[in-house]
Amino acid sequence: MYCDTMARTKDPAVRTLLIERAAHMLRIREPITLRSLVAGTDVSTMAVYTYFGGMDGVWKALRQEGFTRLAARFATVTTSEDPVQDLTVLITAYLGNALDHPDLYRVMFDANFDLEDLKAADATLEYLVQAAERSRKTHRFHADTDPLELATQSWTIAHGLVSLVANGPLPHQTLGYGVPLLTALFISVGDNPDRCRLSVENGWKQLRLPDE
Amino acid sequence: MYCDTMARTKDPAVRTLLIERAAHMLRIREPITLRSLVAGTDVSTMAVYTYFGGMDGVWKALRQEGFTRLAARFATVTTSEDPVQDLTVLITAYLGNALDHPDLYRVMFDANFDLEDLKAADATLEYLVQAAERSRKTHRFHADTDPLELATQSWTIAHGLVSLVANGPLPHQTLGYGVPLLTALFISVGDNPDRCRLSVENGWKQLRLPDE
DNA sequence: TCCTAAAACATAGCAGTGCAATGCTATGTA
DNA sequence: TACATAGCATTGCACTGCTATGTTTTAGGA
Repeated sequence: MYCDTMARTKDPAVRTLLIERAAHMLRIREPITLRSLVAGTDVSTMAVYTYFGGMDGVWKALRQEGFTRLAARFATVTTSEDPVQDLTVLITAYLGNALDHPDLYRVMFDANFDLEDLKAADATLEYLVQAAERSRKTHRFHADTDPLELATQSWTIAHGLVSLVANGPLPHQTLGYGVPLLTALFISVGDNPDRCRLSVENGWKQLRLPDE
Repeated sequence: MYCDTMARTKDPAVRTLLIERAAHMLRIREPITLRSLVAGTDVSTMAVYTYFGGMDGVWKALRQEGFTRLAARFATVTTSEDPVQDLTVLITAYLGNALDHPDLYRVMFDANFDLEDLKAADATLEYLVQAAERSRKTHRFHADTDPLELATQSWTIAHGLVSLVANGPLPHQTLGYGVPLLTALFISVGDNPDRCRLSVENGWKQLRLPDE
Protein backbone atom coordinates (compact mmCIF):
# COMPACT_ATOMS: atom_id res chain seq x y z
CA MET A 1 0.00 0.00 0.00
CA TYR A 2 1.18 3.46 -0.80
CA CYS A 3 1.92 5.63 2.17
CA ASP A 4 -1.02 7.65 3.41
CA THR A 5 -0.32 10.99 1.92
CA MET A 6 -1.99 13.80 3.81
CA ALA A 7 -2.99 15.72 0.77
CA ARG A 8 -4.77 18.89 1.73
CA THR A 9 -4.21 20.02 5.27
CA LYS A 10 -6.99 21.24 7.47
CA ASP A 11 -6.61 24.80 8.57
CA PRO A 12 -6.84 24.94 12.37
CA ALA A 13 -7.88 28.57 12.11
CA VAL A 14 -11.15 27.55 10.51
CA ARG A 15 -11.87 25.29 13.45
CA THR A 16 -11.34 27.93 16.08
CA LEU A 17 -13.18 30.46 13.97
CA LEU A 18 -16.26 28.28 13.96
CA ILE A 19 -16.00 27.49 17.66
CA GLU A 20 -15.64 31.13 18.58
CA ARG A 21 -18.50 32.06 16.33
CA ALA A 22 -20.65 29.35 17.87
CA ALA A 23 -19.75 30.54 21.36
CA HIS A 24 -20.61 34.08 20.34
CA MET A 25 -23.97 33.06 18.94
CA LEU A 26 -24.62 31.13 22.13
CA ARG A 27 -23.82 34.24 24.14
CA ILE A 28 -26.20 36.48 22.23
CA ARG A 29 -28.90 33.81 22.28
CA GLU A 30 -28.92 33.25 18.55
CA PRO A 31 -29.96 29.75 17.56
CA ILE A 32 -27.00 27.80 16.26
CA THR A 33 -27.87 26.00 13.07
CA LEU A 34 -25.68 24.58 10.38
CA ARG A 35 -26.47 27.37 7.97
CA SER A 36 -26.55 30.19 10.48
CA LEU A 37 -23.17 29.08 11.81
CA VAL A 38 -21.43 29.45 8.46
CA ALA A 39 -23.46 32.43 7.28
CA GLY A 40 -21.26 35.49 6.78
CA THR A 41 -18.08 33.46 6.90
CA ASP A 42 -16.50 32.18 3.75
CA VAL A 43 -16.65 28.56 4.84
CA SER A 44 -19.25 26.26 3.39
CA THR A 45 -21.64 23.96 5.19
CA MET A 46 -19.50 20.98 4.24
CA ALA A 47 -16.57 22.44 6.15
CA VAL A 48 -18.54 21.80 9.33
CA TYR A 49 -18.54 18.13 8.44
CA THR A 50 -14.88 17.92 7.54
CA TYR A 51 -13.85 19.75 10.71
CA PHE A 52 -16.42 18.50 13.21
CA GLY A 53 -18.17 15.58 11.56
CA GLY A 54 -21.52 17.29 11.94
CA MET A 55 -23.36 19.58 14.30
CA ASP A 56 -22.92 17.13 17.16
CA GLY A 57 -19.20 17.62 16.77
CA VAL A 58 -19.65 21.36 17.08
CA TRP A 59 -21.51 20.91 20.36
CA LYS A 60 -18.85 18.51 21.57
CA ALA A 61 -16.16 21.08 20.82
CA LEU A 62 -18.26 23.71 22.51
CA ARG A 63 -18.58 21.55 25.60
CA GLN A 64 -14.83 21.14 25.63
CA GLU A 65 -14.50 24.89 25.32
CA GLY A 66 -16.48 25.27 28.51
CA PHE A 67 -13.99 23.15 30.43
CA THR A 68 -11.12 24.94 28.80
CA ARG A 69 -12.37 28.30 30.00
CA LEU A 70 -13.04 26.94 33.47
CA ALA A 71 -9.52 25.57 33.63
CA ALA A 72 -8.16 28.92 32.46
CA ARG A 73 -10.10 30.68 35.19
CA PHE A 74 -8.91 28.23 37.82
CA ALA A 75 -5.37 28.82 36.65
CA THR A 76 -5.64 32.51 37.55
CA VAL A 77 -6.39 31.68 41.18
CA THR A 78 -3.26 32.17 43.21
CA THR A 79 -2.74 30.04 46.28
CA SER A 80 -2.27 31.68 49.65
CA GLU A 81 -1.20 30.33 53.00
CA ASP A 82 -4.87 29.64 53.78
CA PRO A 83 -5.97 26.55 51.81
CA VAL A 84 -9.58 26.78 53.03
CA GLN A 85 -9.78 30.29 51.72
CA ASP A 86 -8.19 29.08 48.49
CA LEU A 87 -10.81 26.38 48.16
CA THR A 88 -13.49 29.00 48.63
CA VAL A 89 -11.88 31.22 46.03
CA LEU A 90 -11.88 28.32 43.59
CA ILE A 91 -15.61 27.88 44.19
CA THR A 92 -16.19 31.57 43.53
CA ALA A 93 -14.17 31.21 40.33
CA TYR A 94 -16.42 28.29 39.42
CA LEU A 95 -19.53 30.37 40.03
CA GLY A 96 -18.13 33.36 38.20
CA ASN A 97 -17.22 31.29 35.19
CA ALA A 98 -20.66 29.69 35.07
CA LEU A 99 -22.42 33.03 35.26
CA ASP A 100 -20.10 34.60 32.72
CA HIS A 101 -20.96 31.85 30.25
CA PRO A 102 -24.32 30.45 31.34
CA ASP A 103 -24.99 28.82 27.99
CA LEU A 104 -21.57 27.24 27.83
CA TYR A 105 -22.07 26.04 31.38
CA ARG A 106 -25.31 24.36 30.44
CA VAL A 107 -23.61 22.58 27.57
CA MET A 108 -20.78 21.42 29.81
CA PHE A 109 -23.05 19.06 31.68
CA ASP A 110 -25.22 18.01 28.77
CA ALA A 111 -24.54 14.29 28.66
CA ASN A 112 -26.07 14.11 25.20
CA PHE A 113 -22.69 14.99 23.81
CA ASP A 114 -19.43 13.29 24.54
CA LEU A 115 -16.30 15.13 25.41
CA GLU A 116 -13.36 15.24 23.08
CA ASP A 117 -10.90 15.22 25.94
CA LEU A 118 -12.34 13.69 29.07
CA LYS A 119 -9.07 14.00 30.93
CA ALA A 120 -8.98 17.75 30.47
CA ALA A 121 -12.45 17.97 31.97
CA ASP A 122 -11.50 15.82 34.92
CA ALA A 123 -8.36 17.87 35.44
CA THR A 124 -10.42 20.91 36.36
CA LEU A 125 -11.76 19.09 39.41
CA GLU A 126 -8.17 18.49 40.41
CA TYR A 127 -7.79 22.13 41.39
CA LEU A 128 -10.39 21.61 44.10
CA VAL A 129 -8.83 18.31 45.15
CA GLN A 130 -5.44 19.95 45.60
CA ALA A 131 -6.86 22.70 47.79
CA ALA A 132 -8.68 20.11 49.88
CA GLU A 133 -5.51 18.09 50.14
CA ARG A 134 -3.56 21.12 51.36
CA SER A 135 -6.27 21.83 53.90
CA ARG A 136 -5.90 18.33 55.22
CA LYS A 137 -2.12 18.43 55.28
CA THR A 138 -2.13 21.69 57.23
CA HIS A 139 -4.48 20.09 59.76
CA ARG A 140 -7.39 22.32 58.93
CA PHE A 141 -9.37 19.18 58.09
CA HIS A 142 -9.41 15.81 59.83
CA ALA A 143 -6.59 13.50 58.83
CA ASP A 144 -9.04 10.94 57.44
CA THR A 145 -10.72 13.46 55.16
CA ASP A 146 -10.74 12.24 51.55
CA PRO A 147 -9.72 15.23 49.42
CA LEU A 148 -11.58 13.92 46.38
CA GLU A 149 -14.75 13.41 48.37
CA LEU A 150 -14.60 16.86 49.86
CA ALA A 151 -13.83 18.42 46.50
CA THR A 152 -16.79 16.63 44.99
CA GLN A 153 -19.05 17.78 47.79
CA SER A 154 -17.91 21.36 47.35
CA TRP A 155 -18.48 21.00 43.66
CA THR A 156 -21.97 19.66 44.30
CA ILE A 157 -22.83 22.75 46.34
CA ALA A 158 -21.43 25.05 43.68
CA HIS A 159 -23.19 23.26 40.88
CA GLY A 160 -26.48 23.14 42.75
CA LEU A 161 -26.32 26.84 43.45
CA VAL A 162 -25.25 28.03 40.07
CA SER A 163 -27.53 25.79 38.03
CA LEU A 164 -30.52 26.96 40.04
CA VAL A 165 -29.46 30.55 39.51
CA ALA A 166 -27.95 30.71 36.04
CA ASN A 167 -30.61 28.77 34.15
CA GLY A 168 -33.06 28.25 36.95
CA PRO A 169 -35.70 29.88 39.11
CA LEU A 170 -33.58 31.38 41.90
CA PRO A 171 -32.40 35.00 41.98
CA HIS A 172 -28.73 35.89 41.92
CA GLN A 173 -28.61 36.76 45.59
CA THR A 174 -29.19 33.10 46.33
CA LEU A 175 -25.55 32.55 45.51
CA GLY A 176 -24.85 34.00 48.93
CA TYR A 177 -25.98 30.70 50.39
CA GLY A 178 -22.63 29.43 49.28
CA VAL A 179 -21.07 30.97 52.37
CA PRO A 180 -23.10 29.11 55.00
CA LEU A 181 -23.13 25.91 52.94
CA LEU A 182 -19.38 25.80 52.45
CA THR A 183 -18.74 26.88 56.02
CA ALA A 184 -20.97 24.09 57.34
CA LEU A 185 -19.22 21.57 55.11
CA PHE A 186 -15.69 22.61 56.07
CA ILE A 187 -16.51 22.73 59.77
CA SER A 188 -18.02 19.26 59.49
CA VAL A 189 -14.67 17.87 58.35
CA GLY A 190 -12.80 19.41 61.22
CA ASP A 191 -12.02 23.03 60.56
CA ASN A 192 -12.17 25.41 63.48
CA PRO A 193 -15.56 27.18 63.25
CA ASP A 194 -14.39 30.73 63.76
CA ARG A 195 -11.35 30.34 61.61
CA CYS A 196 -13.45 28.64 58.94
CA ARG A 197 -15.97 31.46 58.80
CA LEU A 198 -13.13 33.93 58.34
CA SER A 199 -11.53 31.89 55.58
CA VAL A 200 -14.77 31.39 53.67
CA GLU A 201 -15.87 34.99 54.03
CA ASN A 202 -12.49 36.24 52.93
CA GLY A 203 -12.42 33.84 50.03
CA TRP A 204 -15.95 34.75 49.06
CA LYS A 205 -14.89 38.35 48.50
CA GLN A 206 -13.22 37.11 45.33
CA LEU A 207 -16.63 36.40 43.81
CA ARG A 208 -16.89 38.33 40.56
CA LEU A 209 -20.30 38.30 38.95
CA PRO A 210 -20.95 39.66 35.46
CA ASP A 211 -22.68 43.03 35.21
CA GLU A 212 -26.41 42.80 34.78
CA MET B 1 -78.41 9.23 13.46
CA TYR B 2 -76.33 10.60 16.23
CA CYS B 3 -74.19 7.53 16.73
CA ASP B 4 -71.46 8.55 14.29
CA THR B 5 -71.33 12.16 15.34
CA MET B 6 -68.02 13.31 16.70
CA ALA B 7 -68.00 15.63 19.64
CA ARG B 8 -66.61 19.03 18.82
CA THR B 9 -65.94 20.11 22.35
CA LYS B 10 -62.42 19.93 23.70
CA ASP B 11 -61.91 16.58 25.32
CA PRO B 12 -59.63 16.83 28.39
CA ALA B 13 -58.81 13.15 27.92
CA VAL B 14 -56.99 13.99 24.70
CA ARG B 15 -54.80 16.40 26.63
CA THR B 16 -53.78 13.88 29.26
CA LEU B 17 -53.38 11.23 26.61
CA LEU B 18 -50.84 13.37 24.78
CA ILE B 19 -49.03 14.32 27.98
CA GLU B 20 -48.77 10.71 29.10
CA ARG B 21 -47.63 9.67 25.68
CA ALA B 22 -45.02 12.41 25.65
CA ALA B 23 -43.83 11.37 29.10
CA HIS B 24 -43.62 7.79 27.93
CA MET B 25 -41.61 8.73 24.85
CA LEU B 26 -39.33 10.78 27.08
CA ARG B 27 -38.84 7.75 29.31
CA ILE B 28 -37.87 5.43 26.48
CA ARG B 29 -35.63 8.11 24.95
CA GLU B 30 -37.70 8.49 21.79
CA PRO B 31 -37.43 11.94 20.27
CA ILE B 32 -40.64 13.89 20.75
CA THR B 33 -41.72 15.58 17.56
CA LEU B 34 -45.06 16.92 16.48
CA ARG B 35 -45.67 14.03 14.15
CA SER B 36 -44.17 11.30 16.25
CA LEU B 37 -46.26 12.45 19.20
CA VAL B 38 -49.56 11.98 17.40
CA ALA B 39 -48.50 8.94 15.37
CA GLY B 40 -50.59 5.92 16.30
CA THR B 41 -53.19 7.98 18.08
CA ASP B 42 -56.26 9.23 16.29
CA VAL B 43 -55.50 12.85 16.97
CA SER B 44 -54.09 15.05 14.27
CA THR B 45 -51.10 17.30 14.36
CA MET B 46 -53.32 20.34 14.59
CA ALA B 47 -54.91 19.02 17.75
CA VAL B 48 -51.57 19.67 19.40
CA TYR B 49 -52.03 23.30 18.54
CA THR B 50 -55.59 23.55 19.80
CA TYR B 51 -54.70 21.82 23.06
CA PHE B 52 -51.21 23.14 23.70
CA GLY B 53 -50.68 25.98 21.28
CA GLY B 54 -47.66 24.25 19.76
CA MET B 55 -44.79 22.02 20.75
CA ASP B 56 -43.59 24.56 23.29
CA GLY B 57 -46.91 24.12 25.03
CA VAL B 58 -46.35 20.39 25.18
CA TRP B 59 -43.00 20.93 26.88
CA LYS B 60 -44.59 23.41 29.25
CA ALA B 61 -47.23 20.87 30.20
CA LEU B 62 -44.52 18.26 30.59
CA ARG B 63 -42.59 20.55 32.88
CA GLN B 64 -45.71 21.04 34.94
CA GLU B 65 -46.16 17.28 35.03
CA GLY B 66 -42.75 16.99 36.62
CA PHE B 67 -43.78 19.21 39.50
CA THR B 68 -47.09 17.41 39.79
CA ARG B 69 -45.35 14.09 40.24
CA LEU B 70 -42.91 15.57 42.72
CA ALA B 71 -45.79 17.01 44.73
CA ALA B 72 -47.54 13.63 44.63
CA ARG B 73 -44.40 11.97 45.91
CA PHE B 74 -43.97 14.54 48.65
CA ALA B 75 -47.58 13.94 49.65
CA THR B 76 -46.81 10.30 50.40
CA VAL B 77 -44.19 11.28 52.97
CA THR B 78 -45.71 10.92 56.42
CA THR B 79 -44.50 13.19 59.18
CA SER B 80 -43.00 11.70 62.31
CA GLU B 81 -42.09 13.22 65.64
CA ASP B 82 -38.59 13.90 64.25
CA PRO B 83 -38.78 16.86 61.88
CA VAL B 84 -35.10 16.66 60.92
CA GLN B 85 -35.61 13.06 59.87
CA ASP B 86 -38.72 14.16 57.98
CA LEU B 87 -36.75 16.82 56.16
CA THR B 88 -34.21 14.18 55.21
CA VAL B 89 -36.95 11.86 53.99
CA LEU B 90 -38.33 14.65 51.83
CA ILE B 91 -34.89 15.07 50.29
CA THR B 92 -34.71 11.34 49.56
CA ALA B 93 -38.15 11.59 47.98
CA TYR B 94 -36.81 14.43 45.88
CA LEU B 95 -33.85 12.34 44.78
CA GLY B 96 -35.99 9.27 44.14
CA ASN B 97 -38.42 11.22 42.02
CA ALA B 98 -35.64 12.78 39.99
CA LEU B 99 -34.02 9.42 39.31
CA ASP B 100 -37.33 7.76 38.50
CA HIS B 101 -37.98 10.39 35.87
CA PRO B 102 -34.60 11.82 34.88
CA ASP B 103 -35.89 13.29 31.63
CA LEU B 104 -38.85 14.92 33.31
CA TYR B 105 -36.49 16.24 35.94
CA ARG B 106 -34.32 17.84 33.34
CA VAL B 107 -37.34 19.53 31.79
CA MET B 108 -38.48 20.83 35.18
CA PHE B 109 -35.58 23.22 35.39
CA ASP B 110 -35.37 24.14 31.75
CA ALA B 111 -36.04 27.86 31.89
CA ASN B 112 -36.62 27.90 28.14
CA PHE B 113 -40.22 27.01 28.84
CA ASP B 114 -42.55 28.79 31.19
CA LEU B 115 -44.66 27.00 33.69
CA GLU B 116 -48.42 26.84 33.34
CA ASP B 117 -48.92 27.00 37.06
CA LEU B 118 -46.02 28.64 38.85
CA LYS B 119 -47.75 28.44 42.20
CA ALA B 120 -48.04 24.67 42.02
CA ALA B 121 -44.30 24.47 41.40
CA ASP B 122 -43.53 26.76 44.31
CA ALA B 123 -45.85 24.76 46.50
CA THR B 124 -43.58 21.73 46.31
CA LEU B 125 -40.80 23.69 48.03
CA GLU B 126 -43.30 24.40 50.80
CA TYR B 127 -43.02 20.79 51.97
CA LEU B 128 -39.38 21.40 52.79
CA VAL B 129 -40.14 24.76 54.37
CA GLN B 130 -42.71 23.20 56.67
CA ALA B 131 -40.30 20.52 57.85
CA ALA B 132 -37.64 23.17 58.48
CA GLU B 133 -40.18 25.26 60.35
CA ARG B 134 -41.12 22.31 62.56
CA SER B 135 -37.44 21.67 63.24
CA ARG B 136 -37.08 25.24 64.39
CA LYS B 137 -40.22 25.20 66.53
CA THR B 138 -39.10 22.03 68.29
CA HIS B 139 -35.78 23.72 69.04
CA ARG B 140 -33.76 21.41 66.84
CA PHE B 141 -32.60 24.47 64.93
CA HIS B 142 -31.66 27.91 66.20
CA ALA B 143 -34.59 30.19 66.83
CA ASP B 144 -33.34 32.66 64.23
CA THR B 145 -33.14 30.05 61.48
CA ASP B 146 -35.11 31.10 58.42
CA PRO B 147 -37.07 28.03 57.31
CA LEU B 148 -37.23 29.17 53.69
CA GLU B 149 -33.49 29.74 53.58
CA LEU B 150 -32.75 26.35 55.08
CA ALA B 151 -35.22 24.65 52.76
CA THR B 152 -33.60 26.33 49.79
CA GLN B 153 -30.16 25.29 50.94
CA SER B 154 -31.30 21.69 51.37
CA TRP B 155 -32.86 21.86 47.95
CA THR B 156 -29.61 23.20 46.53
CA ILE B 157 -27.74 20.20 47.89
CA ALA B 158 -30.33 17.78 46.55
CA HIS B 159 -30.41 19.42 43.16
CA GLY B 160 -26.66 19.59 42.90
CA LEU B 161 -26.34 15.93 43.74
CA VAL B 162 -29.08 14.60 41.55
CA SER B 163 -28.34 16.72 38.52
CA LEU B 164 -24.72 15.60 38.57
CA VAL B 165 -25.84 11.99 38.90
CA ALA B 166 -29.01 11.71 36.82
CA ASN B 167 -27.84 13.51 33.70
CA GLY B 168 -24.26 14.10 34.66
CA PRO B 169 -20.85 12.54 35.09
CA LEU B 170 -21.06 11.21 38.65
CA PRO B 171 -21.97 7.62 39.54
CA HIS B 172 -25.07 6.76 41.52
CA GLN B 173 -23.13 6.07 44.69
CA THR B 174 -22.28 9.76 44.84
CA LEU B 175 -25.80 10.34 46.12
CA GLY B 176 -24.47 9.04 49.43
CA TYR B 177 -22.75 12.40 49.88
CA GLY B 178 -26.19 13.66 50.74
CA VAL B 179 -25.78 12.27 54.24
CA PRO B 180 -22.66 14.24 55.25
CA LEU B 181 -23.82 17.33 53.37
CA LEU B 182 -27.24 17.48 55.00
CA THR B 183 -25.79 16.57 58.38
CA ALA B 184 -23.25 19.37 58.14
CA LEU B 185 -25.96 21.82 57.13
CA PHE B 186 -28.38 20.87 59.91
CA ILE B 187 -25.68 20.90 62.55
CA SER B 188 -24.60 24.33 61.34
CA VAL B 189 -28.04 25.73 62.17
CA GLY B 190 -28.03 24.36 65.65
CA ASP B 191 -28.99 20.71 65.67
CA ASN B 192 -27.23 18.45 68.17
CA PRO B 193 -24.50 16.64 66.19
CA ASP B 194 -25.16 13.11 67.40
CA ARG B 195 -28.89 13.44 67.26
CA CYS B 196 -28.61 15.01 63.80
CA ARG B 197 -26.54 12.14 62.46
CA LEU B 198 -29.14 9.69 63.73
CA SER B 199 -32.01 11.62 62.20
CA VAL B 200 -30.36 12.01 58.81
CA GLU B 201 -29.19 8.41 58.68
CA ASN B 202 -32.60 7.14 59.65
CA GLY B 203 -34.30 9.39 57.17
CA TRP B 204 -31.85 8.41 54.46
CA LYS B 205 -33.00 4.79 54.73
CA GLN B 206 -36.15 5.90 52.93
CA LEU B 207 -34.13 6.51 49.78
CA ARG B 208 -35.66 4.44 47.00
CA LEU B 209 -33.72 4.34 43.80
CA PRO B 210 -35.07 2.85 40.59
CA ASP B 211 -33.71 -0.54 39.58
CA GLU B 212 -30.86 -0.35 37.17
C1' DT C 1 8.77 18.89 -13.29
C1' DC C 2 4.88 16.16 -13.82
C1' DC C 3 1.41 12.64 -12.13
C1' DT C 4 -1.63 10.62 -9.18
C1' DA C 5 -4.36 9.79 -5.27
C1' DA C 6 -6.71 11.49 -1.68
C1' DA C 7 -8.26 15.29 1.15
C1' DA C 8 -11.12 19.39 1.15
C1' DC C 9 -14.57 21.78 -0.96
C1' DA C 10 -19.07 23.66 -3.40
C1' DT C 11 -23.44 22.67 -4.91
C1' DA C 12 -27.82 20.64 -5.00
C1' DG C 13 -30.98 17.86 -3.00
C1' DC C 14 -33.27 14.74 0.57
C1' DA C 15 -36.00 13.50 4.60
C1' DG C 16 -37.60 15.46 8.57
C1' DT C 17 -38.99 19.44 11.63
C1' DG C 18 -42.59 23.01 13.58
C1' DC C 19 -46.10 25.61 12.03
C1' DA C 20 -49.65 28.60 9.36
C1' DA C 21 -53.49 28.84 5.95
C1' DT C 22 -57.50 26.93 4.14
C1' DG C 23 -61.74 24.84 4.21
C1' DC C 24 -64.86 21.28 6.10
C1' DT C 25 -67.77 19.36 9.97
C1' DA C 26 -70.26 19.39 14.10
C1' DT C 27 -72.47 22.10 17.60
C1' DG C 28 -75.09 26.02 19.74
C1' DT C 29 -78.33 29.78 19.08
C1' DA C 30 -81.95 32.60 17.11
C1' DT D 1 -84.08 27.11 8.72
C1' DA D 2 -80.14 30.28 9.00
C1' DC D 3 -76.17 31.73 10.95
C1' DA D 4 -72.08 31.92 14.14
C1' DT D 5 -68.62 29.39 16.29
C1' DA D 6 -65.25 25.85 17.59
C1' DG D 7 -62.48 21.83 16.50
C1' DC D 8 -59.75 19.68 13.23
C1' DA D 9 -57.85 17.31 8.78
C1' DT D 10 -55.37 18.58 4.83
C1' DT D 11 -51.94 20.84 2.45
C1' DG D 12 -47.93 23.35 1.91
C1' DC D 13 -44.06 26.30 3.42
C1' DA D 14 -39.67 27.64 5.50
C1' DC D 15 -36.49 25.69 8.03
C1' DT D 16 -33.39 21.91 10.08
C1' DG D 17 -29.20 18.50 9.79
C1' DC D 18 -27.21 15.81 6.59
C1' DT D 19 -25.59 13.33 2.22
C1' DA D 20 -24.54 12.36 -2.60
C1' DT D 21 -21.96 14.01 -6.40
C1' DG D 22 -18.70 16.31 -8.93
C1' DT D 23 -14.80 19.61 -8.70
C1' DT D 24 -10.65 21.70 -6.93
C1' DT D 25 -6.50 21.69 -4.33
C1' DT D 26 -2.42 19.79 -2.54
C1' DA D 27 1.24 16.43 -0.93
C1' DG D 28 4.70 13.21 -2.17
C1' DG D 29 7.06 10.12 -5.34
C1' DA D 30 8.93 9.34 -10.16
